[in-house]
Amino acid sequence: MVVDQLRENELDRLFQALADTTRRDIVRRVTVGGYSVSGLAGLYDMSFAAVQKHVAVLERATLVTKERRGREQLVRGNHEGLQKARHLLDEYEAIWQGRVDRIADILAEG
Amino acid sequence: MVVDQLRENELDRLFQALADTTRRDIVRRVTVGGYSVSGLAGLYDMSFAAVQKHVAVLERATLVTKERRGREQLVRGNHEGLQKARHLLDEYEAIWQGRVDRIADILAEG
DNA sequence: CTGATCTACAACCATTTGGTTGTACGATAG
DNA sequence: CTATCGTACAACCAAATGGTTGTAGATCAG
Repeated sequence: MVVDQLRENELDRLFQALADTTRRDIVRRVTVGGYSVSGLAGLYDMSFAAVQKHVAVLERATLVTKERRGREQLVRGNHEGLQKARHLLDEYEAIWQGRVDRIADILAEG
Repeated sequence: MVVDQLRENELDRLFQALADTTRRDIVRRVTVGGYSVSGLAGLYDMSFAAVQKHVAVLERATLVTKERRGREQLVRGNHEGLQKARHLLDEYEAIWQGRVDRIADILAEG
């Protein structure tokens, strides 16, 4: 149960990170190809610092990774984070379908 | 593009609603079987009003529906809301897989 | 070396969130 | 009818969010 708490906090961060239009857009873009933080900042009608914060939120949620590239910071999508969120929704779907055995499978995969 | 804004706000509400451990727990429970609001309130270490607010957030996000049942209010899971969230993550997964044609399919389903 | 660029981060602000208590009201049990 | 139960909602509060400006440190181009 103590371990679960960590997972719950992780899910809190994941879904919260996805609960913002700008951040979802960033996730889409950096999944297709890498962007520097300033490259991303140029796309939105807000300050560099604001975009920087959004990237930080996504990074904490493991939806994105940053990698130093000279004086730039390359932002790329992180598949693992997305999968965790998908996993939860799959679990809910299984519950909805009443497939208790399928739930057990999913939890075993976890 | 104007229409998209509505969809984005809807997704904001959906993911934000999922970004709370208590609310995710409520979703699980009411998907398996119906609960009254006070029935739910009994499960958590917080006030009735707090649980009532959580249910309201879930209802606004279309993850849950309420139905008057005498003097109680029956809360039940709403499959449609979950599917919308799943749909987005499927789209992201498709992007990640680089399956542009699959993305087109998913957007067409939308 | 110098200047421009990219990033980091602090401080601040308005709004939202997640919780509380308290009040009021409709429906039901006795 | 009356008391109780389930709900709704307002008012309040602390903390988090999403934005801003400003300052400062690296790194690169010339």
